[in-house]
Amino acid sequence: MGTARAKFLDEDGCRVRVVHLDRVEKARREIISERELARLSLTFKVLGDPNRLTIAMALRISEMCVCDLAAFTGLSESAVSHQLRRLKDLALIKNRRDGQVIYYALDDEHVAGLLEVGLEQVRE
Amino acid sequence: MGTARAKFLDEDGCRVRVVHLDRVEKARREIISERELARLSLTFKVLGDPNRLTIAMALRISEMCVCDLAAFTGLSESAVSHQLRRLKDLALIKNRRDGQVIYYALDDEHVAGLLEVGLEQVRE
DNA sequence: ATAATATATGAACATATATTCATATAATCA
DNA sequence: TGATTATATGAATATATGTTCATATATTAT
Repeated sequence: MGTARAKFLDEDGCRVRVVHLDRVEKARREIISERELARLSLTFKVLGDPNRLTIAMALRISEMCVCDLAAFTGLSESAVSHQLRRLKDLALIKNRRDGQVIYYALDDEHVAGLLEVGLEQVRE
Repeated sequence: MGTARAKFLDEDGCRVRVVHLDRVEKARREIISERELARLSLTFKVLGDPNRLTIAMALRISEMCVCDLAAFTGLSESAVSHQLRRLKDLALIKNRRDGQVIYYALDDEHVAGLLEVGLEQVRE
């Protein structure tokens, strides 16, 4: 039971082969919303670039400005600025201006927590 | 103090402008290893694709085979198989064979935890 | 005002990557 | 054994993406 292939119509009206229709339907009921999934994948994607992750890791240690981060990463200041924007678009970092200098920091403890849990996973 | 721009040589011997040399050097001392950073960014990157994340989220709910995941995601079985390999390369998922069917599941609780913490971040 | 400094941004290019298609492998069934 | 089913994989293509370069904006100093 459950292991025999069945034919059924999926949500787009296409005929699709399935072994475990019960599992697929359970997953359909329990999956997170399309919107949350898009946002979450974007969050992971943004942290998935080595240079952006290096920037995030640096900000975990200390608030920094663009040229600090450029010196730290070895990237150009322009490249850092572009990457900071992507981190900011997803609210992973925040900034404050002090005169000409703009200081960047992790947005909140959730972000630091995500990096921390990621590190645990990588360290096994 | 610390706010005046200074010239200094970075690790590659290039002259780089820096405002907060102290912060850059502190970050250099406290940053995680190159190897861990590479592994972590790869982990985030792999979860950063909407289709792979959908697969991971489905596996959080139930063990599934390739054609189940194809039906669930709307991707071809080939595309799912390619994506499963990427998830497996990073030890985010594991599999077991039962006859012709290969069942995929999240590798361990660390992975589920990472997805959970990511969701919290996205939900604010 | 003018110059200098810090950061941001648009376009372009070079690289990375996800899917498709064809084919290969592996297991079961007749 | 030969046929069928489930999954894997290599090559190719189309798209996405990160950096560079040139330029724009914003703040401070002279």
